[in-house]
Amino acid sequence: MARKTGSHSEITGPRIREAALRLFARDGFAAVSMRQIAAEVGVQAGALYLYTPDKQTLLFDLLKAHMDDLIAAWQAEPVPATPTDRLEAFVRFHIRFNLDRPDAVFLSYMELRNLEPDNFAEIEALRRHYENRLEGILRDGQAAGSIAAPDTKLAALAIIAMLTGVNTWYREGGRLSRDRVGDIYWDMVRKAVAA
Amino acid sequence: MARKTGSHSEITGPRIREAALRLFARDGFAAVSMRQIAAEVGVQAGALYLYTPDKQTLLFDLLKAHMDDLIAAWQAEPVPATPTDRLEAFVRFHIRFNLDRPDAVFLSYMELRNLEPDNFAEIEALRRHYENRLEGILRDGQAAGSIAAPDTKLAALAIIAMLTGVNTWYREGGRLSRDRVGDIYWDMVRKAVAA
DNA sequence: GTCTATAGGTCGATAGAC
DNA sequence: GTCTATCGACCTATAGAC
Repeated sequence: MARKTGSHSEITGPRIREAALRLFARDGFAAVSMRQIAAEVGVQAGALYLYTPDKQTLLFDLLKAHMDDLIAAWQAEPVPATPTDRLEAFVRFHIRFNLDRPDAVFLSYMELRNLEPDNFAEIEALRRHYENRLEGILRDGQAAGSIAAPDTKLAALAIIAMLTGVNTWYREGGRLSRDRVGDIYWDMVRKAVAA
Repeated sequence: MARKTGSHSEITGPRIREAALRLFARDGFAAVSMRQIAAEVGVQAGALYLYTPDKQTLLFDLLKAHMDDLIAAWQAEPVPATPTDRLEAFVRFHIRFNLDRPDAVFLSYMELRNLEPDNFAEIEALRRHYENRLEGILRDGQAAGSIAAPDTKLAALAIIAMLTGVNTWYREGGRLSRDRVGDIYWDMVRKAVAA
């Protein structure tokens, strides 16, 4: 239990963030104490304040890092030639990316209300940026005649809500593989906005 | 500030539940104190315990009442003749019902994790019951040949996630009327599971 | 039915030793 | 870099007066 004396600055910071992510996702930001996070890492509560100015900043940094990862990962994906193929890539990317980091995804839509106004605005802007990437695909498809959505903004929100919902029920080793889930959702999305 | 002496038992109970619903939805169960709820109602914290045995039961009662309302309201809807018409009725019902009580809806998917295991299991069973009502419609349509879903269970979950998502962005007096939102979502759902 | 008072505990954050 | 100790505030829930 007792910590060995010594210097661990390079690894303690990341470990604090990992522990905070897991505990916030499991019990909720307000329900988790700094003492619990410290215990998980194996340090005393006071030591956390060498790595974060306060609990709020710890939450913000986790959400910010997740949104930056999400946007960078989508940016790094290859871009298929047609809007329909780009839409399929988006569907499969979103499911895969979210299933790979369920805690961060959960935190990002459960703990928004615990952000202070400025922090909230920054995360919201990133979320809207991501939604706009999808809406752009739908608009392109509409212009090309391959996609028909009654309202591209609502279609983008509806598709993202539907895809993110996978995280609430998917279990590794369950009835369906990830690829099969991707196939099923792509079938529904494709038809929902088919011309 | 000081309360007038007197008896108010018939109205204090409901007012406590209303205040708790609003505050839990706004700030989160763990972040709201019994003192805050009491202050909102205009009584002292100790008086709350005449109406609820503890904070956990207060949360459970709010979620249970919401799920019971939801299931009873859907049960009370007229039942159209064809599965496709029943699906349309479900889509419009779900959007309308949820937009009428955003706090209760928000609470019902944000605070599940703050329920103790037995309470959680009871709410989850009600949620599954509601999902199964939708899946039944999809199965009927599949059997009749008017609906084609690659997986009726996943289609039901996807549709509910998509519809519930409306609550996150809809604002009264905004760009779209409720009926128009219902039209747009029905268009997407209809096509998504079209035969 | 509501109040005041309080028991018994936890919290976030800081100070200062090592 | 981490620890121990602590401040001041707040928490849930209960006891007992009115």
